[in-house]
Formats: sequence, structure tokens, C-alpha cells
Amino acid sequence: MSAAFFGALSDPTRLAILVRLAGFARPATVSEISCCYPIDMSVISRHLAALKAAGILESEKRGKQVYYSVRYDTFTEALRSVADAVENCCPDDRCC
Amino acid sequence: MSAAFFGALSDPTRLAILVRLAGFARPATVSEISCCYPIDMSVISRHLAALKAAGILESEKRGKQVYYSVRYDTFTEALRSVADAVENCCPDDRCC
DNA sequence: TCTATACTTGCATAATGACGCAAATGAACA
DNA sequence: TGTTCATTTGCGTCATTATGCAAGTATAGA
Repeated sequence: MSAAFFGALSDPTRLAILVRLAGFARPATVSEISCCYPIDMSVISRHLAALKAAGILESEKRGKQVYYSVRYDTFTEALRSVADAVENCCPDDRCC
Repeated sequence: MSAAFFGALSDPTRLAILVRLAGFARPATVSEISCCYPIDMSVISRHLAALKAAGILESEKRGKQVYYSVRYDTFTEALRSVADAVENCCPDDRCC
């Protein structure tokens, strides 16, 4: 349950990239992704790196291009495990 | 699927507060929560307000004190709906 | 080897956010 | 009404982060 995981999702641009990439349903290159936003490609590249560092995306280099794709299994598993953790949290009345 | 929702969870202190509050399994006052952290109570109060604004907590004022509690249903539902959305995202190959 | 393409990294700047302190609000109670 | 306690809000400061531009790296192809 890491704050870094949620931090990766806390930026509107990164979230939009993730949704778009999920919609692609196939790996996409940085250029393909960045052409959809009025933002410099270097910025998109950094966002993709951040999502990858959080374990949400994975990348594969083929020739000159880098293909990013969603790690559906780990991503959805992470979200559901947080939901489960909060739901099944063992009561603890003590403070400090 | 809002970035603000994840933004509320992207801070380690806020996440710790949420976990603690979930562990309490009952509403807790700002003082009760803040006594667990070496942080000024005003900061905790702001964190609680942020979590509430994100729909993760709710508050009730009783006398001089404000009781915060987790909105388990909406919180876990939000996480699971994001997981579902990414998982069942309709493919869309077009760019821009 | 030279050039073009795809992407990443360095650096500066601007915006955002966390924090502490002090003051303000609001409720209970003498 | 005045005091005290619980919480919130205003404000200044420091750290982090998003962004753009320019330069760097790496790969493909002429």
C-alpha cells in the first residue's frame, strides 16, 4: 500500500495516458501516445517512465521505438488489494 | 476516474491516517488521530479535509469535536471500479 | 560513415503541495 | 458574558514536481 503507487496516478496527464493506453489494448510507442497531447514528448516520456517505475506499465524496445503497455494484472491486483485491506482492517482502538 | 481521488492517497501521511482510521473501525476525533503523528494538528486537519473532499472520509460534528470515519463502501467501490474500467476498456486503435 | 528518426536526460522555471506557527472560529460550561 | 477546549484557516517557507527547450543516446538505413 504505497503512496508512490497512488502518486503515479495523481497527475491528470498520467491518468489520461494510462486510460488511453488501456484503450489501445496493445503496446503503443511514445510517439503514438504523445501525439494525442499538446505536451512536449519529453514530458510524456517522463510520465511513462513514472508509471513504469510504479509498476503500472511495462516497456519493450524494438528497434528505434519503445513500446509501452499496461500491466493489467498487477495494476488491478494492486487496486483490489487496497480495497480488501481497508475493508478487512482489524479493529484497533488504541491510539499511539 | 479522477486524479484528485488518487492525489488524496498519494501522500504517505494521508495514507497512514486512512489506514489508522480504518483500523479504528469507529469514528475518531482529530485529536485522537493527530496524537499518533509528530505533525502539527493543523496539518492533520488539512489532510483529513483533503480525504473528505476526495470522498474517502466523512465527518460529523458533535459538540466541540469532529469525528472522522472512512466511507468504506464508496472508497472500495471507487478502487474496484477503476480496476474494472482498466480491465474492460474497449479497444480503440485510433490516435488523436 | 553520415543522416534521420525515436526516445531520454540535463537544466531552468513555474506551479503545486506539505508543513509550522499564530490567529480565528465554534461550542460547552462556569 | 468570559474562559477554555477542539478544530480550522491565513500566511510564509521549503521541498517536490510538471513543463519546455536543448542536447545527448541509440538504432535503422542510405
